[in-house]
Amino acid sequence: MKDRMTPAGMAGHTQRGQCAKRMSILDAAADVFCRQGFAGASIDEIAAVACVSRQTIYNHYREKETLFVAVVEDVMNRANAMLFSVLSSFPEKADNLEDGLTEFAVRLNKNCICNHDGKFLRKLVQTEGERYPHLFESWRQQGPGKLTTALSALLARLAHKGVLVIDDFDVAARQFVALANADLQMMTLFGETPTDEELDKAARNAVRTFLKAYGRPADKAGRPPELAAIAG
Amino acid sequence: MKDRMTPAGMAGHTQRGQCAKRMSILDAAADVFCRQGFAGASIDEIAAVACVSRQTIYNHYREKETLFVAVVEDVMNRANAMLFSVLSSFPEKADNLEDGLTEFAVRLNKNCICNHDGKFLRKLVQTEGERYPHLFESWRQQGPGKLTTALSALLARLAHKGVLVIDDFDVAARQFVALANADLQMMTLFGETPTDEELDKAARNAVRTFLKAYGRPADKAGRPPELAAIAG
DNA sequence: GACGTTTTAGACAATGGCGTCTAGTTTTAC
DNA sequence: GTAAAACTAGACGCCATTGTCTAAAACGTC
Repeated sequence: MKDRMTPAGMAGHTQRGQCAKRMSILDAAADVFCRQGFAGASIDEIAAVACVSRQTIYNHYREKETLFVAVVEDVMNRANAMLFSVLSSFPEKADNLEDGLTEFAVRLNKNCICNHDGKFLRKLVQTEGERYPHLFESWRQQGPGKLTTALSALLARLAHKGVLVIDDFDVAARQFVALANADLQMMTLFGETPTDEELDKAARNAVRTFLKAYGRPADKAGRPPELAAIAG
Repeated sequence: MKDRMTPAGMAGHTQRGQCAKRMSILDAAADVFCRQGFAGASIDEIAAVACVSRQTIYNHYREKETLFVAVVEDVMNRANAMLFSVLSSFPEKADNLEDGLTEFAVRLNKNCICNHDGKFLRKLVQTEGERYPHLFESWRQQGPGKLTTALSALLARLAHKGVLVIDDFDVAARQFVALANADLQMMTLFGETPTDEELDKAARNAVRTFLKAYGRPADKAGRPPELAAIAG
């Protein structure tokens, strides 16, 4: 149903257990919980979507709540791995900064924020956040928290190189993310998935504004910031 | 329970009906629907919160769904009136633009986005959006849609005066809103309400960045943009 | 103070979901 | 090939909820 590739599951997270059925259940449950919310989701529907008998679900998860928690943890693990991967692709090179940041923003939106898992988590956090505070506090830390922290550090390095001029790195990081989402927020809220073209346009708008605000201004000779930085 | 002032209700929206009880029911239902979602909310709980018998609810609203729709429409009416009022306070004067925009951003966050009604609507849109597409399409248009359109026009006027330098007004409008929310998004998502101090700081960060990107640059004499604009 | 309307409290049937149980079947492992 | 484990289908009790109904009480108005 989803995009779960190998039956062996991913790296070494939680319990990957008796693969096939278990994964099928997790995916189906994620789907149904996301559409109907915790209260609205019925075990029978999850079983039907997973092509599994109800008893099998209860064999793996003691009760509805156990399943719910497992689903959220599973999706969070995938999302964290993805976020790590995307953060690793942050452009280090100062030359062609605009293109580098734009592609980074595209990847961030496409794989972490507008993608299935990202929408799932945000939706569930908002829906059931009060009921499971600890689960969602950990989401907050590992998701948006980690993103801001990491991005802040990455921006600081660029600022240190002299490519960017930033007074408050945390604020700049949050603003980068906010700008990157500005044009897509509404689509994402409604469950629509942006096309590659829309992703690119949104990222370009965001980075242009971000660099107008934080980019190193052209020096007196009128050289663009990258060259000016290289020239010292 | 909420902040509904006069028993006569607001201006001339929908049916304000047999005031007292009806409003009490609407407020209670909004509260419970927001916390539990449509499926999780029980009529009995709503009745208890409203200090009303269950039958009274059924006297006013044929069934649960009717009540839900009425609640959403009621909140949307309040929110629209508030948005209109906030938009009317957009700073027209070019002098002290930074302060003017900052105060505007504070009002926008405080009264339209981070407030009770704003959070309620965003949450319900995300939770039950698929079930009631028409209701939430109208939210999209009257809420974020109207905000972007109006803000875009207001920014265009400032640009026309030469105070701002903007190529795409719609994009700039969305970015303004996104920046204004950047620091508060996470709190709002979790139901916390920002303090006045936090509101002010967030708005100040947002406007500073917005003006760095779109503000008219100081002229050769080094005069700040406002004076430069006046001096022609 | 009497009448019509509104509200109340609670009983009520019907529905549907959760979680358990059982008996039979399939799959896996050795 | 056989034994153990996992899975299936369906029945079952239990409980919460919806929406209806009724008889009594409160309310407001004339």
